[in-house]
Amino acid sequence: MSDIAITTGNDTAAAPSGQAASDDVRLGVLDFYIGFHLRMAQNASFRAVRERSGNYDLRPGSFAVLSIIGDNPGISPVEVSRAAGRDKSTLTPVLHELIKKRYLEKEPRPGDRRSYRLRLTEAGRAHLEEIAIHAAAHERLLDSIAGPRKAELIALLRRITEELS
Amino acid sequence: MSDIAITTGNDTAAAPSGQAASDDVRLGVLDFYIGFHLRMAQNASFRAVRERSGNYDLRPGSFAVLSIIGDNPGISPVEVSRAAGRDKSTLTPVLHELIKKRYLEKEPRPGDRRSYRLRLTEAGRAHLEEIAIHAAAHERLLDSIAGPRKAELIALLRRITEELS
DNA sequence: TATTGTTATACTCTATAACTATA
DNA sequence: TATAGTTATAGAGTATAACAATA
Repeated sequence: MSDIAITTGNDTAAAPSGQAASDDVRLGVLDFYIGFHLRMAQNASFRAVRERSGNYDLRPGSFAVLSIIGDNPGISPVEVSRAAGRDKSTLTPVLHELIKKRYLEKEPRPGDRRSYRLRLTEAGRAHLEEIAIHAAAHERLLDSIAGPRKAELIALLRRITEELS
Repeated sequence: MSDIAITTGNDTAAAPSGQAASDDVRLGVLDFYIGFHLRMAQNASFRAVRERSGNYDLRPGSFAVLSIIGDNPGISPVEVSRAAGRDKSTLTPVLHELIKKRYLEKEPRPGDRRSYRLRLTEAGRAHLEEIAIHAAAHERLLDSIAGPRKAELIALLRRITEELS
């Protein structure tokens, strides 16, 4: 079952999922690929978040950053980048923007002058609570789709993240 | 279980998954978010594919495009875009590059002069078979991570894609 | 009027490499 | 030497809007 025959013709592949993506297009081997469906689901989720929050300031990236900092006061930029699974260089502009907006403040880190400690400001906490409402609404939608299998889905996604890192 | 309390402080959230992302960083509510883990897993998978195929010409996007066209000879660009879950405008450069490389050929579509029919060339089929080997290797890795729950994982991801479209 | 494919433009997310200042 | 943060640069992926040709 995990060893999939690679066929590139259209005469052998079956389309097991009915209307998977379009009307009568055969997805062939892609329909058995976790990687493909992972990308499709993530794209759909991303689009849904953007549509929901066109006006609000909810982007998946900065929501995660604010949330992580809110849960870990005094955390350093590298630690945030590791928790969010991104390179540290990608965090610099995000943090600077959030600091400029007065959502974050930096404090010196005692004992290491290369680094600094991050903390939400009052405005940052209020902002996070506001965008968290929209994030939670999106999440409830995902919850209703996953139903009782949510825990299992998360466990599987977490394993993928861990094993591929 | 699906109704998650939104906390932005660090004194209430628990970290149920041990070393989820980094050493002792609390992920807080994010750790219960399907959307967050979806993004993390997709990023990790994307990275793994790129590392595996640094030399080969395997990109998730064009692999899916070639694969879909291989399974649906004569398909139109819009149909490909719908099957791949992308806007039609994003397909134009991909198709043109694949045509330029002689992996694809276009034929006139009888009865509709706005559109055309896409088909793999012999070289395109050979190329697809080659990159499919690497895609399949990556997929086997994902298979081994999902284990017996692969079918369920794919079903859940497919539902997310469908419901959010 | 609606659809197909194209073009122009732009944004997000991400990465690598090189740099500085510290450790 | 190694690490933290920054900067510069780049690339992949995606989207919207407007357009010409055709339906």
